[in-house]
Amino acid sequence: MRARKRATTQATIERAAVSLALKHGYEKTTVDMICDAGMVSQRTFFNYFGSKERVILGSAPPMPTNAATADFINGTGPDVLGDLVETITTAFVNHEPDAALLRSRRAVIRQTPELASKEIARIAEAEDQFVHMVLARFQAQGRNETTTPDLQDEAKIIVSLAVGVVHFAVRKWFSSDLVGTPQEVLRSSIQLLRRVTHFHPLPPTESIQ
Amino acid sequence: MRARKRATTQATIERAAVSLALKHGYEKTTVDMICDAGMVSQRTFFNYFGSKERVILGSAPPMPTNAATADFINGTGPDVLGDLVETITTAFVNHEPDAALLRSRRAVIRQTPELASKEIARIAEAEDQFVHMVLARFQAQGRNETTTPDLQDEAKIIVSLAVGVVHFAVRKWFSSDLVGTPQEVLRSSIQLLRRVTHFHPLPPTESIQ
DNA sequence: CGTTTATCTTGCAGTCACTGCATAAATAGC
DNA sequence: GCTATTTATGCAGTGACTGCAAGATAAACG
Repeated sequence: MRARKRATTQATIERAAVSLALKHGYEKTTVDMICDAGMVSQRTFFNYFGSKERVILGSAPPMPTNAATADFINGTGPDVLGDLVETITTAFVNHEPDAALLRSRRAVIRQTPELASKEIARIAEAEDQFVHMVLARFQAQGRNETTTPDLQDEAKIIVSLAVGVVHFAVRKWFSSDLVGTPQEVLRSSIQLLRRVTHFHPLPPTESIQ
Repeated sequence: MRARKRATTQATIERAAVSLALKHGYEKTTVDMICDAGMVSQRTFFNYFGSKERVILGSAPPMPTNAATADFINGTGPDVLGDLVETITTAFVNHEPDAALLRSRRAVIRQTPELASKEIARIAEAEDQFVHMVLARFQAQGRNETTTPDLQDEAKIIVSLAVGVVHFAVRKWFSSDLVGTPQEVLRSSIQLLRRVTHFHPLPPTESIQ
């Protein structure tokens, strides 16, 4: 019953903050204003969120679920990069249950360069974990560091690339003001990715002229 | 003669700041400490650098020179992504003339996650310009939006990928404490990139089994 | 129900980055 | 040497954020 109260106050503060930032802009919105609207003291605000940024960005870092991680690791397709992008983006998009709130968050973030870069940085923070995922998949496929000496680097670069594509997909989705499902944008992004990287799931004959 | 004085005071402040941050850590280093060591008032410090971050990161954003940009645009090779990575990374690395200072800057940045993400964000800030470069190259090669409707998206995703790889290359170079030349790291990174993306500059016969 | 105990909330004082404004110093041009 | 423009500084203030300690609230237990 205590947890319930915690959840409601948290939601109240978040809504107040996002709404105010949407109205006056992020930088013009002071923490005191948020506290007034959220009916808590400033100290309580910081107990909940720790910073003004986090109340807009959302507190939970967007990590894939355990099930999604396992699916990725056991995937046998040759397109590791595409699969990873899909896994990350799915987690990232499914992370806020309230669609209207999500839309407002995004609007604020898009109008505030500082927040936009922080969000990218947040995805990048999970890079180490993504590298582990890729290495696990390699291992599941029988590849290890004795056969490929720079396997670690290969995993790292795949993650770097994936973060780049996710960045692209998220930007594209939100630049169109959330038109279409995330899955559509994601699929077209991966298609584009394959075209750009000359990736061929099955060796095509027409590549020989 | 005025410009000379400006340059020396700027250099003095920068050295003081980096040295202090290296000794006490970035967060424990206050602006007042830097001002004392740099023999300027706090107000002057902010006139020069505008923020505590920028005195560590270096004030100039790492953009390719005009010549390098032209070289990229007129490049005819099929590997747009590799060429772009090379262009960006070269600009990024050649940007600080003082090698010792650069090394110290990097050490501080590596120890301070906040600075590390800001630096990535700074590269990403130039994304629009990179997109223009890629589009210009496409145009030089006779591709335009009538032949490929989503050419703009293709350019954007190439830039996103390139930023990812640059991120990887920079991290790798500095994680080895600047062992080897940047070019070596860059070349091996691009090689890795090609392997990961299954990119083949010339259609190889062995891709057909 | 009352008491104890853990948790939550708040106020307060203080630190630090950063800004606007006004003034003083330095230098450039004449 | 005098004036105009740039540059340096002081000062007062704002806003984010922290540590601490005391008060309010709810849980747990007898």
